Amino acid sequence: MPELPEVEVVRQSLESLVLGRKVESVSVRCASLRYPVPENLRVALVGQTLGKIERRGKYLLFGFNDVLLSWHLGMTGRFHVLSVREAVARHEHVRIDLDEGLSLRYCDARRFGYAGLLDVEGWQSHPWFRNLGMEPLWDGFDGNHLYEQCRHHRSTIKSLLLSGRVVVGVGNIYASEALYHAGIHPARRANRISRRRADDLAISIKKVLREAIMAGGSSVSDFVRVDGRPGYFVRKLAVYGRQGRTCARCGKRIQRKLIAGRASFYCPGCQH
DNA sequence: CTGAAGACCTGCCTGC
DNA sequence: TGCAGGCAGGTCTTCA
Repeated sequence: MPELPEVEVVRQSLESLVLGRKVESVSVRCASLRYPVPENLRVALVGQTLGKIERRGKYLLFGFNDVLLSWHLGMTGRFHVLSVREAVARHEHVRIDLDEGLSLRYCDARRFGYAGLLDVEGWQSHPWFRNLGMEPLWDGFDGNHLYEQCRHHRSTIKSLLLSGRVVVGVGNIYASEALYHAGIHPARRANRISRRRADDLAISIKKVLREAIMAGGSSVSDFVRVDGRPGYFVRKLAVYGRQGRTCARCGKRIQRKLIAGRASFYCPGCQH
C-alpha cells in the first residue's frame, strides 16, 4: 500500500488526532506481523505521552517520553483513530487506548507491517534505518546528489530508486511516475544517466511526491487515510496501472514490463 | 555488485 | 456459482 506520500498523509492525520495523548492500555490480538510485535510493548508504552510523530522513509516514528516506537505499514497496514467503545475492526491486530477516550487501532490484512521499540537516542543505527538513503523532500536531495550516487551503480535506475539506498520512500508507483515525468526509461542503467537528466529526475521525484501528499496519497486498490477516506492521486497517475492507454504527451501506448521483478509502466515514446 | 526467485500473508479480480 | 490462478503499494534472504 503505502509509499512515502501515503505514510506522510497518515503521519499528518495522526499528529492532528493523537499527539499529546497519554497511553492508558495496550492490547495485542495478533502478535505475528512480519516480525513479532515486541512483547514489552504494553510495559513500554503505558503511562507514556506521545510527544511527536515523525517519518523516516516509509517508517512512522512515534516519540514517547522514554522510547521510540517505529512502525512500518508493509503493504496493507492502516491506523484508525476510534473511540474506546468502538468494536474491534476487521484485521485489527494492535490496539492502543489513549486518554480522552481515544483508541488507536492497527489493522493489516496481509500482516506485512511491523513495529519495533527503539532507543530515543541512537535509533538511526538500527538495521532498519542504518542504510537508508536521503529523504527526497529534504533540501540536500537534488540532481547533484542523485548524479553522484547513480554514478556508482550499474543496476537499472528503477531498481536503484526502489532499493532505498540513494533516496527513501519512492516505491513502485512513484518510481514509475517520476521516471515518466523525467523522460527516463526505467530500465536505463543508473550510471548512464547524465548530470542534466539527474536534475530532471530529482525535480520529478520531489514534484510527484509533493503532489501526491497534497492529494491525500494514491488509493490504487485499498489505501485509506486514518479517517477512512481514500487518497485522490490515482487520478493524476500518468503511467502507473495504465498499460495500453495512450500517453498524454505523445499518444503512444503505455507499456507494462517487469523490471527487476516489479511491474513497471512507461511510455516508449517519451522515455529513453 | 546485480538480479532473480522465494518468503512472509490475505483479498480481489479474471477466466474457465 | 465455484474454483484455480494471477496479481498487489514492501522488505528481506538466499542463491546464481
